[in-house]
Amino acid sequence: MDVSHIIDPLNDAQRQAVTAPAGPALVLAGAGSGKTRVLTHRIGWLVQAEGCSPQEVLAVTFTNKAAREMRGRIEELLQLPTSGMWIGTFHGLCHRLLRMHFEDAGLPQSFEIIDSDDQYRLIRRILNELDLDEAYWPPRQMQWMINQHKEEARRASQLPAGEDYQQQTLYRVYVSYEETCQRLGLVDFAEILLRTLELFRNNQFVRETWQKRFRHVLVDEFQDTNTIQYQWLRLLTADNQFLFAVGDDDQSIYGWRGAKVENLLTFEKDFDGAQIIRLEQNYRSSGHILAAANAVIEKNDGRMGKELWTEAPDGQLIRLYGASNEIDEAQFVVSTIETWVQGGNRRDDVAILYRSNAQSRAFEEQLLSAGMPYRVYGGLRFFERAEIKDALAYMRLISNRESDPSFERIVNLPPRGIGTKTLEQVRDVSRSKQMSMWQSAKLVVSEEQLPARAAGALGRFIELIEEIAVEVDDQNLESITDQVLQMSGLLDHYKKDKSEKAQGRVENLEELVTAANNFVPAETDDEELDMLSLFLANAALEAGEGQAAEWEDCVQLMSLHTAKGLEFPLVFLCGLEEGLFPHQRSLEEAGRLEEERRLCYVGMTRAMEQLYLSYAEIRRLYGKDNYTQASRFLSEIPMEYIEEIRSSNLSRPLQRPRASYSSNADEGSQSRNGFQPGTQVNHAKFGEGMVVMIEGQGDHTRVQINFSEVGLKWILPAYAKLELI
DNA sequence: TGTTAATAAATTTTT
DNA sequence: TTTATTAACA
Repeated sequence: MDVSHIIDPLNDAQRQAVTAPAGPALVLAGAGSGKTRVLTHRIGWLVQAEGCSPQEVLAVTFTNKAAREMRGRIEELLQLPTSGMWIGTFHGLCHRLLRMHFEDAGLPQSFEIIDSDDQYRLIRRILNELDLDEAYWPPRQMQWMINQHKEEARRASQLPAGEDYQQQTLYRVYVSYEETCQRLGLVDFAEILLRTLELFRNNQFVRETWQKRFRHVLVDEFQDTNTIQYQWLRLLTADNQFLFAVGDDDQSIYGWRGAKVENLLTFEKDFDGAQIIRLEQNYRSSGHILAAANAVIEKNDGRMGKELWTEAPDGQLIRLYGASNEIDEAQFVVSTIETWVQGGNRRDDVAILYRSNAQSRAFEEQLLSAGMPYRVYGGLRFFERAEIKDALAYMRLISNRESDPSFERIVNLPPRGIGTKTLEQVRDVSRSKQMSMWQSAKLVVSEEQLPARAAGALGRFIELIEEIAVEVDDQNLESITDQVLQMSGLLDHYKKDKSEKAQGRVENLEELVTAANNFVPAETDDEELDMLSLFLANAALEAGEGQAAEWEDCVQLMSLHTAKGLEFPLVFLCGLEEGLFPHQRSLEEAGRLEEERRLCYVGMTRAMEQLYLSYAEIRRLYGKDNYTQASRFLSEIPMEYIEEIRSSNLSRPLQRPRASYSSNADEGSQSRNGFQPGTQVNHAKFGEGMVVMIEGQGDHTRVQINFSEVGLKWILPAYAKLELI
């Protein structure tokens, strides 16, 4: 077969990767080096040159978007449908396996996927049941720790024997959480993966079946795999080791979520005779931008080593803007975009990137007053919105009466006079009799253990659900959704409310009917399940950016994390200040600074033609003005790539922070007796404050501090004890 | 039981 | 500053 269309468009390194002999291969694909192309062409090569059957290929990604894109591109390349191929996210594929092997995995057939919001609610309920005070045991933290363990494939039973009370309590909560999930047939995101891993570990037949089935396994964004995912991949490929992994250690920015770059670093060791192929030619950014990004990432230790190059011209210099404050910063960015648009360019091609979402506010205000359309990414997605989850809870309860999370969510929504006391009783029965909330509620009503009012309300709720279920039986998904919204009273509930928020909710609910109407189960879905169940499972696994309306030509605002994988001709990387980027909380933990630096690298390499960097000397955060110091990352970019722009509305001359261009700032605070502008200190008499300015050396050092209580003061640290916070 | 005022907390988020 | 959650009230 002629495979020229597969290999001709590739450069040497790409071709080497695509045509690599069967066996373990690791492709280190730098930013903009054609990573997706290599993956899709590799699959094309396997099918059309190596004669693989599409059935034998499994390709796994992290996001639904990436999976969809890969599928589309393969179809385009091969001019063949890809229905036989297993292409999907880790969670999607594992979910499919669990549905097929639910019994072997120890799950009920109707197991339900809960998202992190459901998980949070459940953990709060458990803390409550265990009589643990939420003030001492913050549910968020408990949730985080449980997930942390799960991501390391550690069950509660495998937790290190806890000496201290903290450990023991976490253990109790984790055990109870596991029991509850098992009893209710609930599966959280990490559980989807962990169950599948355990299924493969413990069940030889299942393991071998799938090992034989998938001759070739391909993984995207390999640097983002966590412990479970890696172990599963190793099991899946154990007999032939045909794992084709593509990733970039320099773009590992999800370590805080359990992703292990180590998986990439030890690939060679774990997979015998692994081929390592580097894709270093960048097709995205102009020369100066790439050189600057390279210079920054070079400061990291323990890299696999890779230096991007480009044939593109040097292009423009990177512009650095020192703003007086965040408003000035935003004004500068917006007026620069206005010039860009006046030059006949698209707003779509512009991205404003920042470290934390809160920074978007200042930009939004300026964009709004300039009348420039924009879109902010991040925040709640469609299926994560409260009102949508409410509606889905009704649908879920109708599909499965035993779904406790759904019951809890909507039993009193809209308000129908079922309060905490009533619910407490139902929960008690549920706990003692090991029954679902639904069963318990029925029991409580029939045994007349409640005051008449409450009993009536609860009874009416039970009837309502039954009524909807009867009404909706045999109907299609769209009318089920519609009926649920009407009969539950949810829609009326929000319609009555005239506030702007409620208006939006009504619109979202109406949108849900449309989404139900447009829903088409993937060909890969289980035929056993009815449409409603498929729809509900899909809603949990794909929170849905998908059905978002077409957007007009508008400026894109997003966090650096969100920007990974995207590219824009014009990029603004904003808020380059110590404490913000790198973020304060990442300075406190070892290893996190390097991840911040990778984040910076990711941000810079998003830019194709022009890159603007900016920082503000004063930034208002949480309602307080803070003096800032320019980010150390700025000092890591060689001056030759930078052109500095001075603020026109700066009342005083631009004060460039001292450490800005000295390269010693690596571990931060050793310079001047440990003080730097921005350092938080505690003074015995004046309380807490922030260092604003430092003068002199050694014992003569004077430090100006802005105390939150008494304002600006000069302090001589040699005499007055200052405690660093 | 449902609404309102006080109070604490506040990166990043593919599923 | 904004947001979420809780405690106190009508």
